[in-house]
Amino acid sequence: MSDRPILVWFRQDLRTRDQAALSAAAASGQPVLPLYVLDEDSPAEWRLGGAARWWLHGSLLALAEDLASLGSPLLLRRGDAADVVASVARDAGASAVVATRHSEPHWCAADARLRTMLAADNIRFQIFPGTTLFEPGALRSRAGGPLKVFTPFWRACLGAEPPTRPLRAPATLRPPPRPMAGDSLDAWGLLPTSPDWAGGLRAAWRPGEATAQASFADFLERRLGRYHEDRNKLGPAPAATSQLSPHLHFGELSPREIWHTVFARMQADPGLMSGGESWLRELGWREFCAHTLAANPQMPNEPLHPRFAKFPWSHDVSKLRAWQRGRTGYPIVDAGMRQLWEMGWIPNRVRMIVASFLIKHLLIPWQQGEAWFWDTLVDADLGNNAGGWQWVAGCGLDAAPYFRIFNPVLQGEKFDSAGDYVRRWVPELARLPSRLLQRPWTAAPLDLVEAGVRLGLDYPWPLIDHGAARARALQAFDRLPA
DNA sequence: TGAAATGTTGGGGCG
DNA sequence: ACGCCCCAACATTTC
Repeated sequence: MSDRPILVWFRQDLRTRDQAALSAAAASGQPVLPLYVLDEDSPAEWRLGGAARWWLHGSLLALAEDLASLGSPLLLRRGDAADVVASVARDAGASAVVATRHSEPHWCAADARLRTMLAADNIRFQIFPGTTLFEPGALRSRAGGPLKVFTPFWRACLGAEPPTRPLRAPATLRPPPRPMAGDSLDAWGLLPTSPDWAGGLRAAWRPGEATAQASFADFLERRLGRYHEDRNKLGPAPAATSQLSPHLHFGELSPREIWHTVFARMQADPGLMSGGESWLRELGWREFCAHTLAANPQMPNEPLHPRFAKFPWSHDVSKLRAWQRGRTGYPIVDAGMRQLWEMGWIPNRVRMIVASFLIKHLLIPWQQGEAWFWDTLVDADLGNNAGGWQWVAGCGLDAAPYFRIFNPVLQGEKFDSAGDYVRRWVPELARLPSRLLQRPWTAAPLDLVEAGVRLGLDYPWPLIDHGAARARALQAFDRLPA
């Protein structure tokens, strides 16, 4: 048995359960050197957003604690990821580097470079699956290409050889013989200061694998059975959704564990079938986005359908700002944008509504909304974010037809009929009766006085008239070349 | 995982 | 009793 350590390179797989790379290192009997590298340069365009940095701090703190209690402390370094991993492996005298596969373009590039560097030093480099259910590229159409429509894609997932069963966390880790000097997490400055805008995040979330497990168990116990009926209900927290997306993004929770646990539950309790299938479908969208990104590295920046490249977008900074700040005058849109700012997360239904408003009502490029989400979402994920925005814009895979324009009033009345969601996030409208809550500009003067609302002062007039915006968007999209 | 416009049908009021 | 109109409810099509 060798005393040379095995370096476990952590990225967006910040967990100890079903962590195949970590388990393989532990099973080797060799010392285990866990490493996380903060790389703020090599994904030049999509470096970590603000809310994701906040989450990462907490997640690393939790992981470091878990690894230390298993026996091997987490080493923190910053710099170009491939360079740092190679040099730490060399300095530690590692015999191998192991990691989980990440198929975002910048990680693929880093892996390729690292492989070359390690080969030069005779250090083995092994990649394990674990961030997706299936390896990108494994599911193919009859013609042999990637599946471009969600439903056939998901059918292929359900019909494929199931993902491997989840692994238990290693019982112990053998520490490396000599400790290495690393950075302190606090010195990375991942938490916002001056101003500290993270109060809402702290109130809403607790990053880390232990919380991910607890939230997952709680969701299975209390919500899964009703998920199908509840999934479009907007309410003030706790929402009808699982809210596991940030845990999944940072790999605190394994999609394979979710898959097997949910199927086992459904088998044991047929009452969970419809909720379970409906919820797993959402995991399917995550999978679809990841596979699509792997096949289309330009997806975060360019429309998948090239005919959208010449779309006559509007570049109205003041309207973009009104959208970002939740001052559009459409209560459901503003509620969503304010919740996003406050807690770094909004339900998927609301993501579609606010995205549709930015793209179709304001004709602002979807990439600008994508960038805002990237900076404000704690679950900001390259594939999901780009996939979602392209889907709404109509330029992505399995995309919404361009003429599908959400009416923010109807969406509000349909999914927030009691008005709890709007009242929670747009408190200046809280005293309006429900029949007026989603359309305050139609209220009679007396209604407004009674509710204490002065339009234009306490709450804005609509940024744009829905009917006119709809007509303008239809015309603009209709003029696109076929 | 739309919305709005347009078409169809059938019940009921009413001359 | 009958035809006519209105319109709500539902279905279809169009954007």
